[in-house]
Amino acid sequence: MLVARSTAQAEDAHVVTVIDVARQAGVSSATVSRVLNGNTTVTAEMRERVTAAVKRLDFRPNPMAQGLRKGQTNTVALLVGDIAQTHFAELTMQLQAALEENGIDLLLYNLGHSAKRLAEFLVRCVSMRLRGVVVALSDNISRSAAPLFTNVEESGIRVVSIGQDLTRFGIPSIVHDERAAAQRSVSYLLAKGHTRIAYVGRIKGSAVGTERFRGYQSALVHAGAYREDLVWDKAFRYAAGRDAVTYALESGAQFTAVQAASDEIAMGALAALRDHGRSVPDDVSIIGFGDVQMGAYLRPSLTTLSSHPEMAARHVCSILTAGDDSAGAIILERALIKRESA
Amino acid sequence: MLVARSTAQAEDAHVVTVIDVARQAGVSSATVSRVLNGNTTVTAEMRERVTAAVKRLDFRPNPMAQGLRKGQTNTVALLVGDIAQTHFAELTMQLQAALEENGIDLLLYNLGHSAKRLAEFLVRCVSMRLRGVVVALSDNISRSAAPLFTNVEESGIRVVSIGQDLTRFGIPSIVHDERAAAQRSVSYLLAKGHTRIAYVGRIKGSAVGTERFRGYQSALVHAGAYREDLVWDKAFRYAAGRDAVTYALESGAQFTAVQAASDEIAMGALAALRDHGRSVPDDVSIIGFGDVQMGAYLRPSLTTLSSHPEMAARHVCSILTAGDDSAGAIILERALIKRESA
DNA sequence: CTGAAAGCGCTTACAG
DNA sequence: CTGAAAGCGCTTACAG
Repeated sequence: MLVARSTAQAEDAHVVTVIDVARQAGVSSATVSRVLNGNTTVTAEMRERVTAAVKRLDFRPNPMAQGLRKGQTNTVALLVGDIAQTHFAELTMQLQAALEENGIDLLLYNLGHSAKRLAEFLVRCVSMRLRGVVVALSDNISRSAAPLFTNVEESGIRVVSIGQDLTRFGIPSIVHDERAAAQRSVSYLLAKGHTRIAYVGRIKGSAVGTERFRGYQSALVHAGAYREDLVWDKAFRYAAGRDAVTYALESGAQFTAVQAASDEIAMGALAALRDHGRSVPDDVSIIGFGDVQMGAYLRPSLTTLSSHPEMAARHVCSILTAGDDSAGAIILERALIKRESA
Repeated sequence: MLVARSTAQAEDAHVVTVIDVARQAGVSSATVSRVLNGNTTVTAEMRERVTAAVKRLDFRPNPMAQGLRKGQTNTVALLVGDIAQTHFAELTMQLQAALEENGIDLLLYNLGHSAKRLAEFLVRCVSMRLRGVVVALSDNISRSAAPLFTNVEESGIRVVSIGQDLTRFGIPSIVHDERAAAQRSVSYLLAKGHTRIAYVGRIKGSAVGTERFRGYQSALVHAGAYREDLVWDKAFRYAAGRDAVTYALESGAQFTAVQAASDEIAMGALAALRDHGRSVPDDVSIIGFGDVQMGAYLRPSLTTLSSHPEMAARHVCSILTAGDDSAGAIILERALIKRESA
């Protein structure tokens, strides 16, 4: 029994091009291109013939050829601080989904908080003819990056920031109101009678973190309860919370509440408190930042400030796709999510 | 006072091409291309002149033009199950880093466990002329995807799987030995005297999860302690652990240990146990899977099975870059990391 | 060893 | 409204 092997595409993997489609439809490749690009100046009949041929041949235009000719790709680069951190991962997920809905591909660059890599990418990306670059960085960005951003934008690549306000560079930014959020949670703590409220996880190099800290600080200064010695700078992520609180506890610091700069830091702080026999929230109340999923499953569950990555991603996406080129800031509010820890 | 505005590139943003470099160096564009591509048949002098011109003009080749001409880009697509899950995020981070070292860009597609989207991408990607696609999926992959994979590979795109064994599709795979890992941890529990060991978070649609479950199962069957009623299928991520354990507890199930299908599930289980006044590990021992950072900061800290994303990423990267086209499996072992929870 | 020319697969002025 | 031709920016046979 003989069975025909399906060699057709296997043999040569002949890729079908506009030329093939044109031949099949009996038109020129220009016409094919026109219907592909939704150009209106095409007869209904031509359109139909082309559409049919495209379908029959299962034609898919080569994005590189398109990009080269049009001078622009359909891909956006995401520069992210640290994708291993949950909130960045969630943001990445949402952005990818939103872009995909618009037929845009996502190139991912995990910058790992390196200013050098940011600079390098900024010069490199112009030759890539990207559709846009979205910057999701919490780190301070030096004024010296300004010409790099300008250069990118002048090359026709749209830049959008998410998470950090970069409007001073002329970059439209979608941000949370970190300061108001921190004030909100500190006020809550104050209202509950706390007067010794520590801040754990201030990171000098973090622009976003600094905003949060300022909100904390101003709320406490306003209440006459700000104390420099209750502000702890330490390391990174979970370990930051654990180490700072451990150190504070062991050096006899007095405090009844802690505002953490992130949920991860809060989790680390919780562990340290627990390790030292302090009960949360009975001995110490604790509030996180960002409402990462995990917080709801901690015990005690974590009071925190909400986050809106999906909404942020939608905004980014519409700025990228719309002709809108205002360089303003869109500000999202963080709500206080009350759970057991405070 | 007049200040010259730096209009030079602002005006036209004239992009420099090989032609410009060739002119500057006094050679042909072919020669420029040759030195750029490390072609050896070039005089030292030519090479120097070109290099100098490249430097002076700060020339960067247009990747689209290169890709179009060479018939291959320098980018790899990562198809990931759910980047919001920490272990996928860590894997993504490691892979991006490893690829970047090799000058390869990473396109990210978060599949969200959709077989349909996998299929769609697999047909779409051949026109993209990718350098490769890496599949990081825990979901079962239907046999019907075989021709799609074949088609991709025949188009010259290299496919590599990470996390799931896809060698049956002829795809080289870097995997952890899930079965042995689960056996290892169950044996540990058995050795400690547990006889009623539950499994929480079996997900029927997960190929990787099934491997883990089988390891658990065979270890228990071997010990004569396997009980169908102690295997709980439920939902997803944290909630899976919490809901399954809550249900078990409330329906009076008897067990003294639980093996979770992931650290997240373990965390959810921990919360449920806590909510029901059970102490871990005194009343119930619990072991996670994957050693996500968070586990070390839980209280009690989480006993779990290790994971090796960096190593896996390196392997993927070398398969992608090397000419090596064996389609075998590379197997990584998971070690039992003993912490407080078991 | 080097250059002139062709061509990757599209799209877009330019004619008609 | 449609087609022939040029060209996006590279690389690679092909001559010499």
